[in-house]
Amino acid sequence: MTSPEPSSSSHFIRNIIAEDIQSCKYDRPIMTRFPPEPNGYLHMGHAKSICLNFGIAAEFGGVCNLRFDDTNPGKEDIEYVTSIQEDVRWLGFDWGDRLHYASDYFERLYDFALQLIRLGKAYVCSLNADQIREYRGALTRPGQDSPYRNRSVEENLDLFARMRAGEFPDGAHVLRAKIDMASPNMVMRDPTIYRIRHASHHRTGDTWCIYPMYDFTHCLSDAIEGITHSICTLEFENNRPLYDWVLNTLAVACHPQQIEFARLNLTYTVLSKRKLIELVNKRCVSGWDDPRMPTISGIRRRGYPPAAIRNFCERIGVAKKDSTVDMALLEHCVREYLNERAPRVMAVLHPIRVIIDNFPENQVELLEAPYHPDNPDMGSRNLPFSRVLYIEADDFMEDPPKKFYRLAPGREVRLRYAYFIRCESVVKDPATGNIVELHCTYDSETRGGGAPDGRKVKATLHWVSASHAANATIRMYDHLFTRPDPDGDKNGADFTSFINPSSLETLTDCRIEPDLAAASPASHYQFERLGYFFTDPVDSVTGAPVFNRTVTLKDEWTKIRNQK
RNA sequence: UGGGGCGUCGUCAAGCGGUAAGACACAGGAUUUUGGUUCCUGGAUUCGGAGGUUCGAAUCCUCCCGCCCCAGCCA
Repeated sequence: MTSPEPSSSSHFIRNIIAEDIQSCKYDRPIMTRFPPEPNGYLHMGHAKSICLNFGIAAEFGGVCNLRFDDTNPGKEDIEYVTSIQEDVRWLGFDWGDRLHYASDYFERLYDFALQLIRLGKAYVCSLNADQIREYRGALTRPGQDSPYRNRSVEENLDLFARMRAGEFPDGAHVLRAKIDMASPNMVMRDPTIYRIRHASHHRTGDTWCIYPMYDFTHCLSDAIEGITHSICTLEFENNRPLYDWVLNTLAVACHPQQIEFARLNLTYTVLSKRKLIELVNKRCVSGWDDPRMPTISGIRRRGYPPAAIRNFCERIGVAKKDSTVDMALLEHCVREYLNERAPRVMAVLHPIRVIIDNFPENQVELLEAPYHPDNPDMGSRNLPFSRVLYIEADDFMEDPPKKFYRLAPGREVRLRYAYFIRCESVVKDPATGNIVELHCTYDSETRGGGAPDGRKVKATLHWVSASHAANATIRMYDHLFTRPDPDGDKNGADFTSFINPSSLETLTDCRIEPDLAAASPASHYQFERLGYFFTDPVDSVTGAPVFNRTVTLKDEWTKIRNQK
């Protein structure tokens, strides 16, 4: 299933790049990069960045690199580098042979650090972490120079070499850029650029015991790769002067332009690695790929198509204003995509037995039902119709309110692609008072669902033949949180206290039309009148299908019922 | 109280001195064998506020207000 990409609208980053191309600022194609740290799974916020970086490069005839910003061995893991590649690929993007790791540049980065020292622009500082913080001053108070700030180049060179050689324990020294301890920008107060970490790195093993910091690594990695536009999120705006300082001081040939945009926030969920990892660790969800998670692996398992995600990312735009996008827009994009291509089938979630009294016992009729009402090319299947059926419990009311126009005693409705039926009587369990079954009669003249006499009926119900239906497990997913802003509580309540207790309801006694028992994993369906469902790629097996509700259909009736 | 950003419909978001696009959401209505889809229609006299410049301001100037980011040897 491929979908035409939406036409793009203008946003400031697109404008900047268009102007740069217009003015021939570069003598080569533009190059962007998506630079995740492999310390967690990718989520919708990353999807925005991925679509932006890969999308805009492709749009202007350039390329986008995938680069792992793996400079902190303590937090990173190979599991994440694997999942990240899978997720980016699934979203539909290709980095070709441009898969990079900041760790591949460690040797060059070390040389750059040496250069900085020789330039007198970096020094080994032997203050401990607490002391460095004290010396840094505060927002409204300038910092003080480190007593080690004026070590000689020779001493710095010697110390730094010994740091690399492993002569010192963690924390004994750091390498700092010598900039300005009185800068109003905290980032510029002699930032640490190397620290000692006797830790095994997932790629370089024990080769290194000193690791470069983000501010030093990122700009140089960009420069090494020849990035033209280094797009990142707003919180790095304060770091841009440092980005530029490093590249200018080292006089590297390539000096990419850093551009910041606002990160994505979505209602009814959280989008921060820290919070997502907390949900996983506290077992609030089944894992990173729980279909309720806003992770790429979660929405993939939920059944959100990659093209719908791309469309969403285009529609939300790119700007510098902090914003929270309505989850309804994401859901709209998913429905819009699936509406066109998901085959329609019938499934009864909460079955209630219906006996067609005037339908011959043991008789089975095959009724043709198209897979898509607006697209005959999708074909059709034959549905068995017999004397005993199941319909949705919600579709019958013994004492219906005025706006309810489904089945009720004495009322006639249509069974989709089958017959008109009329409810003649209701059988209840004398002990509990619960409805056991409905007795109905059908009109044989209405075969296929049309009435030759032009008689109208107000509702069309989905149904399934009791003896032919298969069983299925269906997972009804809803928003993970009950509040649109789970982490914006005024009283400071933890976001986990707003987890929606009904975010997952597992139905194990659902009846589905016969062919659906053999549904292959990872396929999309629309269960008529209910929503879009996706065969779970992990748990669904032929003969015992498991469906995940991807998203509901828009539902006028629920709206009416809820407002009364 | 320092520095850096940002404030246009309920939510995103165009607009860049010539008289407020679009999308989602919402509300009506039409068509409909999914209360689905599709299709019309409705909505910011106004752009955080107040002044000013101008024939003309969301767009320029001034002041004010609000929100976000920065004091990791995280990214």
